[in-house]
Amino acid sequence: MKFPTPGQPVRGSASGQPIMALLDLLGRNWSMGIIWHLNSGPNTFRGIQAYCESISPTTLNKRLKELTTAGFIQRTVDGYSLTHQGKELYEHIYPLGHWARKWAENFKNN
Amino acid sequence: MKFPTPGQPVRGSASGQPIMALLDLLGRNWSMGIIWHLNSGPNTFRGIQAYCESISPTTLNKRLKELTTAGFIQRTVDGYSLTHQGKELYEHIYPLGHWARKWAENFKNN
DNA sequence: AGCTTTGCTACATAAAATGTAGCGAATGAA
DNA sequence: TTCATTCGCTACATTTTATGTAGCAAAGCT
Repeated sequence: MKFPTPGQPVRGSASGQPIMALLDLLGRNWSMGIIWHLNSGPNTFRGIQAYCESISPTTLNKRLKELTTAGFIQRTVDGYSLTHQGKELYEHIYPLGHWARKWAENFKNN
Repeated sequence: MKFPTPGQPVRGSASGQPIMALLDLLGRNWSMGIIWHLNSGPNTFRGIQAYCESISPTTLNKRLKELTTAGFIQRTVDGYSLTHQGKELYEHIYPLGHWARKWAENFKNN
């Protein structure tokens, strides 16, 4: 599998900084959505697929592998779940949730 | 242009929550990288293009339009720059920068 | 033993990104 | 005022990524 080793990003993202490798990974379709969802508890392949309404099994499988390789999620008997690192990452994505509502409101009023 | 109205996501993302519309937008190639970069000050089309090494002018143009429509960036005489909202958004992306370094370290040691 | 659900793979189609070329407008030097 | 650069794009062909549908093997009911 071709996963971006931090510090050696795949698509030639700027300066090769870790942040760019992370943004590259998170900037793929559904990456953040999956992490967001898994924070509410372990879930199955089909469960995640149902949550991310229009994701295809092909892509879901790919994303799950990438996120696993990156150390954000893992597979247990319960299905897929966030690792310790995954939870830490979620903590940093979480504030966007609140803020997104404000943003959406502003957006409507323009 | 087809931009995801918050609450009415484009690609059928889950539950139609604002967060999902936001994640969908930010989850496009280079979206966060552009915001990250613009935080260091206004910049030109070619400047952003140089920073995001492998972005094509086609995609850059598209992202800039989307981010402008979403209210995160604007065009002034200085080129493109973050709006107030864009700066707020950056504040929420920023913590990822520190954390990304830790993550990259962990990753190496596995 | 049958029936359903689950986690995936195969494969064809559609959408998104890249890469290269180049145009018209603005900028700067001679 | 000319000439060469640079700049912000656009066009368009190619490649990459995602979708959509079908279906299979394994596991779990009943």
